[in-house]
Amino acid sequence: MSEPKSNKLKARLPRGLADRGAAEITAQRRMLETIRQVFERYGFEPVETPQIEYTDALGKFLPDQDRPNEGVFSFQDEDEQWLSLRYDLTAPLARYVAENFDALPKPYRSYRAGYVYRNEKPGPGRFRQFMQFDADTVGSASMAADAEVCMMAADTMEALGIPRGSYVVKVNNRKVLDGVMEAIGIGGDENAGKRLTVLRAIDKLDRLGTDGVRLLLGAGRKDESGDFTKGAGLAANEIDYVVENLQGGRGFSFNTRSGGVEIHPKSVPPIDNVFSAGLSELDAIEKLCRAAGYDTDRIRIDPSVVRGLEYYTGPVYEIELTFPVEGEDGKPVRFGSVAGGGRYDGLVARFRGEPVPATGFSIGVSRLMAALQHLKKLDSKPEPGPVVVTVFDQDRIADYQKMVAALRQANIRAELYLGQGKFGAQMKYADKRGSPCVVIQGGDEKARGEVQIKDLIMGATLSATKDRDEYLKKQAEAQFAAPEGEVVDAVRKVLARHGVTWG
RNA sequence: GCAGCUGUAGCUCAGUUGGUUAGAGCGCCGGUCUGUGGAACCGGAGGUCGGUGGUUCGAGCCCACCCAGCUGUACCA
Repeated sequence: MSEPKSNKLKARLPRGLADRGAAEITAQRRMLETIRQVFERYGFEPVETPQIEYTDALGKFLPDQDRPNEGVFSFQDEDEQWLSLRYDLTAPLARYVAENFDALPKPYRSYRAGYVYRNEKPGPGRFRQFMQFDADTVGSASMAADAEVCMMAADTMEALGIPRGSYVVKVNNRKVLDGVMEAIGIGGDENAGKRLTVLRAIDKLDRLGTDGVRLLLGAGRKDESGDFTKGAGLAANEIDYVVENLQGGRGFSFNTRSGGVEIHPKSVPPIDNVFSAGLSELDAIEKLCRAAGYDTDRIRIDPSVVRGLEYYTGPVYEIELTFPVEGEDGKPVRFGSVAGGGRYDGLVARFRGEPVPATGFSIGVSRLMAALQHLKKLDSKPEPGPVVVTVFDQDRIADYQKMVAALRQANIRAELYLGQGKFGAQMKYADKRGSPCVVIQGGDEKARGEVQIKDLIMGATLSATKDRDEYLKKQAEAQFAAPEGEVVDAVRKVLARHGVTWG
């Protein structure tokens, strides 16, 4: 039996991946069902695509080299074509729409949930396999599609039990950011790298504050561990311009009370066309949201939202929880956004050569669940366990099995004790399973044509009782005899007593 | 990738200035209770002290390297 320890295989879970037990599966199922109902109400229909796609369909080939991006799990097919585990649900949807374009109604409105995979460093709320729930409208360039996505995101958060004010849908527009960068003279292909650095810096506003962002826009920044990050190298006046635009201060300002974006072109560098196009899109989204009764406590324009550095072409959204999430040590845990999305007018076009406008968003179900777990706001009560029919005499197993069958036929979750344990062990088993009650029939009961029903839920309330006699007396109340033929009714009585239901 | 911190039982940790057979709580298994879980008491199993090498009469403790984890940072459609 005892192998040398060094030869024993160690059971271990790869990092960034998680097992899920009954309670979490139940909780996730509830979340998915809630989200599904909201999305259906908005008119979206389900569609499912596989977890594996050709890497080029995901747009995950590295530009110069003939191999996939490191962030995606990839492998080669027999014909040496690269395949990858999907990285999100948007690119596969674009492939699906392009492949089935003629058959689909346009605009095509669909939703889907599934696991996606990222080969990145895991952290709190960051997994290498996680579930997303997406909804997209393909074939509509209307800002109403974008506004609707924001409203649906807000509705979904509230349906999931996150109260108004505890989340916010933040909206920005890539064209605004592009315009700002063009205005300080870093437009054009030759500055693509610099623009990326600027966008990354802006993306860190919530984490580092304006001072940190200023450093990253300029010479660079050293973090608390002493590591240095090279900055974008902008001049002081350029940094001012970018930062002020983040606050809506110079190029334009936001007046949320008027229900629109007020543009104040007071900047020295002129506002260009891209910039003003972005602003009017923001303005349109805001007006639509306000008209539908969604105010700034739910949907808010925030010029610091960057998101999706590559494929987003216009409006971008991000849903954040607005309260701090604390770890078990009391320190704040940084979770990042729990949902996000935007307009990606170019994604389907890659397959079709004609422009196909599209917009959508994605809920990070796993991350949201992890955040709710940290907040202990997740209803993670496991389903009640089965009624356990205990085994007293091994030679009467057929009798016990018959009782189990009768309970199952009555739609009661039930099982025969299949282990080796003695009676005490069987009780422990039932307790651990969360069984509402057990059925007992020993020789005495059999002789009287009875069974004993022991109510474990009621029994559990007796644990405070210290005195042993008192304890035994109360224990007797939680256990009662019933005629052999009325097992089902007797069990039903206990279930009704505690409102136990399954499924 | 870079930096800092941390690795002792399944989990959370203690372990004195280096000194015999490395501890606790929780959990697990068993018993008290030949037919009753959750309480109580008693007992048991479970460790190459992350790994390798070094210093030393002697290393869980000191040194070097390696590995893993955590945090930050970078990267991350």
